[in-house]
Amino acid sequence: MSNDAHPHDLPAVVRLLWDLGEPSRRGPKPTFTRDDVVAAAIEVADAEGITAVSMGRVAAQLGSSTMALYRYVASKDDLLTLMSDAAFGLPPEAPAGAGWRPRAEQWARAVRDEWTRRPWLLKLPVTGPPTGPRNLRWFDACLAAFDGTGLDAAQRVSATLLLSTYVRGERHLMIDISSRPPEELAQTLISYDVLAPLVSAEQYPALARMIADGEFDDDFGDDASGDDDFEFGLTAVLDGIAAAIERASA
Amino acid sequence: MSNDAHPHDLPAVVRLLWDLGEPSRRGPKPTFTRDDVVAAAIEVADAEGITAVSMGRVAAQLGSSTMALYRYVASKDDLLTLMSDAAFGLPPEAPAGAGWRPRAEQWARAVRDEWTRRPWLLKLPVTGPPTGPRNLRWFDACLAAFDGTGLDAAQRVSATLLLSTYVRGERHLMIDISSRPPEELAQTLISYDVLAPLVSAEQYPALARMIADGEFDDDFGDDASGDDDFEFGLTAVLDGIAAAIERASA
DNA sequence: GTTTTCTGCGTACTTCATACGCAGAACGGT
DNA sequence: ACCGTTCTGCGTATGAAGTACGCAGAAAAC
Repeated sequence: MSNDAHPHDLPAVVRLLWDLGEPSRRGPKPTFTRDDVVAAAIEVADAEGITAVSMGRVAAQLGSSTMALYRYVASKDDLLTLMSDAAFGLPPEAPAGAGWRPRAEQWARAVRDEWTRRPWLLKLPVTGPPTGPRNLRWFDACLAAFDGTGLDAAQRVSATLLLSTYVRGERHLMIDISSRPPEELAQTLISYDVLAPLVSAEQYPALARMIADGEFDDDFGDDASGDDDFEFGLTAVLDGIAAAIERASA
Repeated sequence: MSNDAHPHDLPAVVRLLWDLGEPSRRGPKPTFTRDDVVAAAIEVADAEGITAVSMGRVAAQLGSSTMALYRYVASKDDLLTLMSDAAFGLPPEAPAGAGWRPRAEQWARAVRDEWTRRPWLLKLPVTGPPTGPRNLRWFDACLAAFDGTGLDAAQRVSATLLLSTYVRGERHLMIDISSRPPEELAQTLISYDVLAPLVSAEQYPALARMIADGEFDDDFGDDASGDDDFEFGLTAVLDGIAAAIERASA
């Protein structure tokens, strides 16, 4: 990785994510690295959730004091930003000789697995489109899937953002349901028929009719991992991209 | 609206959002209502952003003390949950005699306008699928658009969630860009060509090639409101739902 | 009229992020 | 080898925010 970039030319978030700071030349050798701090924070988030990630808790995990962390990261916000990139694994290799659709589908399932594996990633503040080393690996892999489809560059970026946006949004909605402990789940509505006394036919005609028809009976939406919904949405999104590709080839 | 529901049968979040608590029968008349508190909080969020919404700031806006708020809401989390429903307006009337696609498209644009109008809504924690009175009006309106399309009930819900997920995700990504002040925007990357020194062709082949080809030159992505991207995605999502409808009719 | 319930809100406690500054370690220059 | 400069670890302190607890007074029920 080239570090020949002029750091002052780049946005602060890029300098942060790509670790473009100057290494120190004097003084005691640091006990840890910034990556150590980020890894400790990720361990805490994995074990206890993102709300447990305080500077004190990360310091305890690392084996240092709270204030020592500020030698490695400028603020908690910066730490969260670094976590939002470092917590992603690498995208899978594209299957050899596969067309755009199986590649895009594999990519979508793989990135969904990342968010399922680390649901707290969905709760981190979004600071913009992907710019970190890991996020860009995923971005690049999806862009590559659309190479040779006839979509121009802007459309390939749009298709990538569409697919990513869909999967993230679906995980964002579903993960708070499937990641809750069972006693808490009962307090989250996953079947609308219990709303029957509240939703009048006048104000909620379609919903009231579906409830009256028994469409939300016991097995509707019981698929707590959201797999059926995900498949419907994924097929629709890929069908939509296929339509855009057809138009681009005409 | 019927309040004959047995409140103890319903999840806590439904009881909260539908205001199923018992009204008080003794003691001084309260100076405000819960809706007053929520409205004050929304005013603060509109004027100063969601991070300014503290219990103290809301109390100041309302004209009461901080601790008095706890007579109306149990916690700040409950206040945020109430805001997440109350801040939505009503969905537009469907155009008379229109087919599913223009109705769904109008709905998508309208809900996008809601999130554009109140971008802080996107930063509120998501507690599950829509269950509040206002959110369900939007949910119902979109479900209604898919009536008569041949999609079964589960598919109509999936299509609605797909459309909503897409629009929300697109706004979630784009809003942090378009809502920033100009001096902050320069610190957010909206053109990838500045990453050229960082993204090696070995690790980011598709991205490096696009940068080398000048695909991210000055006017790429300058559409800060994301309108072009939004149109691509909306067309693709609706094309995908159209394909699902065709399969359902076969 | 008394008892019970309710409202407004002050005080205090807890948690968390981080500014500031000190002591000691380590490197560069002389 | 010594001195000055830079750096690391971290203790202390400050401020902000959420909210538990409890008191005084108001109002309804009995």
